[in-house]
Amino acid sequence: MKPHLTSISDIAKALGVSASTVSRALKDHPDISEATREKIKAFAVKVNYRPNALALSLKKQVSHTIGIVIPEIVHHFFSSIISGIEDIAYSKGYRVMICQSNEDFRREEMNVEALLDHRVDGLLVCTSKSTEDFSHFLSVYRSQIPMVFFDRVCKEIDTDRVITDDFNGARLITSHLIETGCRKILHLGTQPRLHIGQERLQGYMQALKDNNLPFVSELTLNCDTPQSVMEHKDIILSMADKIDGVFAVNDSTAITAMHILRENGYRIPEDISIAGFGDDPVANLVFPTLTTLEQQGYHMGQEAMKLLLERLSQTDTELTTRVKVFQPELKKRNSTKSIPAK
Amino acid sequence: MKPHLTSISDIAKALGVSASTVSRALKDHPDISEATREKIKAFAVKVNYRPNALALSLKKQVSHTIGIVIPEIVHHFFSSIISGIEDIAYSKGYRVMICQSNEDFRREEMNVEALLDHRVDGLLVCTSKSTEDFSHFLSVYRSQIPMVFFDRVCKEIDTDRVITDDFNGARLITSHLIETGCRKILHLGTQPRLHIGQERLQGYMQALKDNNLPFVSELTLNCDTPQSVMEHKDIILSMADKIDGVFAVNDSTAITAMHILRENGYRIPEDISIAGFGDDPVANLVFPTLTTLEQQGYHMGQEAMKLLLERLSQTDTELTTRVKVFQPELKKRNSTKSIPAK
DNA sequence: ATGAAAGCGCTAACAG
DNA sequence: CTGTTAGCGCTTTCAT
Repeated sequence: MKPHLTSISDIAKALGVSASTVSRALKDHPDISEATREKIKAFAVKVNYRPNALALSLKKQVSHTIGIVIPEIVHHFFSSIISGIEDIAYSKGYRVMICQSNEDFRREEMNVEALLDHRVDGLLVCTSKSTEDFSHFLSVYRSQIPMVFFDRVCKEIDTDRVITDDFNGARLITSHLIETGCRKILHLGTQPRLHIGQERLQGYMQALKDNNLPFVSELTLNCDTPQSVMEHKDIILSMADKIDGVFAVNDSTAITAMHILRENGYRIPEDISIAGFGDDPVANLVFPTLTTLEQQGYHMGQEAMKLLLERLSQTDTELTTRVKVFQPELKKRNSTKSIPAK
Repeated sequence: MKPHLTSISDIAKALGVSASTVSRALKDHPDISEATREKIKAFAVKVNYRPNALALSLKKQVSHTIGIVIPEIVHHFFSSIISGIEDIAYSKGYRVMICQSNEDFRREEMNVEALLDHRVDGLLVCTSKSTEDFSHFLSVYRSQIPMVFFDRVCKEIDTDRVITDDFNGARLITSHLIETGCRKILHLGTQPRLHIGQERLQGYMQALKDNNLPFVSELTLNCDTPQSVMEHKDIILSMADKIDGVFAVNDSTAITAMHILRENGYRIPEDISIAGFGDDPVANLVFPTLTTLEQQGYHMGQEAMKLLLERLSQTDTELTTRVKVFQPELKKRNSTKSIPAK
């Protein structure tokens, strides 16, 4: 049984007027007489008339829909970004279509295609970890469809972007570890390819340098998920006696490392301090609570959407590329020691 | 600068053929000669032609898009449901539009409207906590648009639904607490209005009955979020000496309760055992790890989408209402004691 | 083997 | 103040 929703011409027929009269009456066009307007509106309410957004978009060549391409909504950082985007979008009458790439390049390509097929007015994207080829984004760019990158951006394309200052965040939290007495800090980082991971590694190295500590390459592991921590369990434990701190690129990795260390008799933070990145709500729920960096996902989402809205309202004037950098804030909790009084 | 994507008539013009020929060639209609077909296809690839999904939907009266209305994607249970839905949907060529109600009734109404405006072919919904009036869903039902409820359902409307056996889950885990020695179990539950919460409360009560333990109404608190636990902190601590177990309706509530008890010197599970519901990943990250019930969100999502697909492919035959009940599985971890050997 | 025309639901320029 | 018409992009009879 096909559902049939009432259309303007259904109303027109029922009331013995033309479709254009109905259309005008419904949007309070001044030409329509009070009487017919009321009659039409009343009838529309009665039959629960709802405009067909598809027809509208086709006609107006504007869908009032924006597409989001994001790795995985299960991560709090990403879902809070989405909330930020949505809140701004909704307040301006925009809908969002969310597509998850699941960190898969092929799926990301398909997402972009599907979104374009649906004629979204603009795109908000965070690239997948596995994306090295950016031609699908380049073709969006060439089609003149406004696009804003957030968090994991594509530097090869000249678009607006909203990012975290990963370098300074990492430098800040590594300095905190050093300041509280750590000298041999293990860094659990991402694959070298990921830009964000590189920035965090550089920030870590910079903090060592700032404090005249040597960079020991054995003290960095390519390990950025709980699963990966479990796979590196033996290696990490074999190093545990030689380290006094751990800085992980994200909270779930930090927490998993914390667990295997605790299970093996290491006291946190007395023996080993632990720091994460992102301030996932779980950071407050673990024992001991995790020192980390707050990343302001919600505000980043809002900002990304605002940038996109400006592009959308921009008719012809060229806007220069804007880059918004968010400074992460240190959340000192109990997995690191107190700062010693002078 | 308005983006202009290539249309069929652009191709037709460029190649000196009619739009219908292009349309047919692109979908391998047998009438079209090999030569023109190749020519058209090659050109389409060259200009990166992509069909306009809006026009297609309008024409075919089918959008191949389904709408999801869900409280909040930040919760792991909900985002895993979405993943389940998406994986089935994508494999069948459907797109999804996700709308968050943020547990707000008004927003939920707007979500449903927006989805209908976009002419989704069907709806997958989990109602918000604050929804008491179901007329927006009733009107969907009357419009004959297929709809499947999951997790938090609307019993007043006769539709397919996918649910957790909340009663038996609660009974199971409460029995586990009793079996491991608990006699005075505090239940942190939802507001009486929420059906799911009621079922869990009933399951808790049934387990007490099964074991000839009295139901003490003071031992149930309306408290189902971490924030609410903090608000009830004093009350909970004032009861702590008189209880030996806690069963919370969800994991984050259980964990927060666990923290305030631990902070105040209670040992978990030696003094007080704790159990949650849902098996959020965080259950494995806290100390001690949390005993809880696995809820299979991913599979519930898959199942809900499958039910919807059957409705969508159903042309006229009446299908009877189907209800799929998932049995939650006990995940015994370290926040409850071991089952004593006989 | 190809084209012309109508129509999905809606709007807007143009008539009257 | 209201109706007619054309067209957004596409498909699909019906002609030829």
